[in-house]
Amino acid sequence: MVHKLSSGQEAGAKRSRGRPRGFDPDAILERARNVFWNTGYSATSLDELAAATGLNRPSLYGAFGDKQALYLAALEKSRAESVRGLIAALAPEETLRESLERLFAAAAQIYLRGDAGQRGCFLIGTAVTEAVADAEIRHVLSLALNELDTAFEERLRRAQEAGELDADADISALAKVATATLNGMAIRARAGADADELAQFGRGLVTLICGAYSK
Amino acid sequence: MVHKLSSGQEAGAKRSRGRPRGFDPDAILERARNVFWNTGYSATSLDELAAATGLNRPSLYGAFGDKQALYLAALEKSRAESVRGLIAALAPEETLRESLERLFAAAAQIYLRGDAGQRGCFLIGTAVTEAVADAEIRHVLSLALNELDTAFEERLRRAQEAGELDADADISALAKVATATLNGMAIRARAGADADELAQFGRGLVTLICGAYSK
DNA sequence: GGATTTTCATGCGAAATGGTACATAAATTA
DNA sequence: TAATTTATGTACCATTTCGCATGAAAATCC
Repeated sequence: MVHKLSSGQEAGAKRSRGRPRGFDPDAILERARNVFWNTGYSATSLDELAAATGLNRPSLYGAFGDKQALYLAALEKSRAESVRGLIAALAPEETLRESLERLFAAAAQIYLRGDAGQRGCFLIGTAVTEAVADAEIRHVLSLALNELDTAFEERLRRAQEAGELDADADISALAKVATATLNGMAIRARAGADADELAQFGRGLVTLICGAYSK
Repeated sequence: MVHKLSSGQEAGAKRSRGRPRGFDPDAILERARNVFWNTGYSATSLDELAAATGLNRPSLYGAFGDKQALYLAALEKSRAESVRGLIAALAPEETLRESLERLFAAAAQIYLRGDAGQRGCFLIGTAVTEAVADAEIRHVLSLALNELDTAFEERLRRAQEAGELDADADISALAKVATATLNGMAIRARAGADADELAQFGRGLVTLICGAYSK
């Protein structure tokens, strides 16, 4: 049989000794995450994961460990991407209103995607259910929420310093409401809400925040 | 063996023909729901449900149908209770601020309860994950969210008519943000947030809503 | 080229899972 | 009391699930 993918090691790192992997672990993780994203952790079987990734179970075990470890890798990837994405989206120098409008519109688009139906946010859609019984998952989820809060806080503080928000605005509370709005959109996407509803949702919050503390 | 519970039929309804049930279906449903609440639909086995309810599987099947039907019954019960509870909590004649403060404090208390760790809201904690793959669950979830929105809308409209909110306040948007705040609190409860954090969360939103449109 | 090392594929197996058949128990009706 | 009807409990079955053992394949090192 022919070797599918040379890829192997990136430039610089020297090859390991034995037979090289025939796949890119990160690409595999991406496909595995897509399966978890639709049906959650518990309802997803290793057979489904193997079918979707094109790997068989021993290869999955070799690369990631057991099902739990594979899920945690996908979860951690999602956390990192979400936080990084939010920080990036809030970075450009625009008005607060423009920033938030663009951000919520982008989030809505992501939440509405999905091969098996619109599926919201990976963290909210899959980790929340497992969080009660699994301390590791709970920890990653908690970390993610706090990081999102912090990212919003920093942006809001900048807006406050720029005079876009009043000096007495409760930045911490506004940030949490912003995070909750993302969460709410993710939930509603999974509940079947359409693009219009999500867009309206986001615009409503932007108006509330931007209108609240700036007369 | 002795018959555990006479209860049988409520006053008025005449007894059915054969051997009467030895349990109260609604009490059983309550216990089953508690199990689902902790671990979600997929990760909960019929053995666990049987152990927690004290019934064996054939009795569960006889009373509720298969696992899916049992879960749907628990879900529908939660939807009805949540909506009823919200409407009741918003009914008393207080100021809007008082109403919301009391409501969010009560919600936080519920979300922090749980025999196996704080577990948030049943709908958010268990139905959201299943909603992508299961149309019935998705429908109940969607219905619940819309009903919560409507309950908030009605209360906010009353506040508007009473002059507590400006005439140009976007009631529909505010209501969705209020629902999202409940959802956010439920998520954070599952993520391990403590009572203080949830209380702060609720107060922040109250201030935002009540401060936004009334100068 | 041969030894070593790591990956891949087939297939097994123990346990758990959802669901049910069947005999027994307990009530009602005649 | 006898017949009927419904509930209960034991035991079972087919399938799925996770995980791994084992040997073949493909690379590097000497």
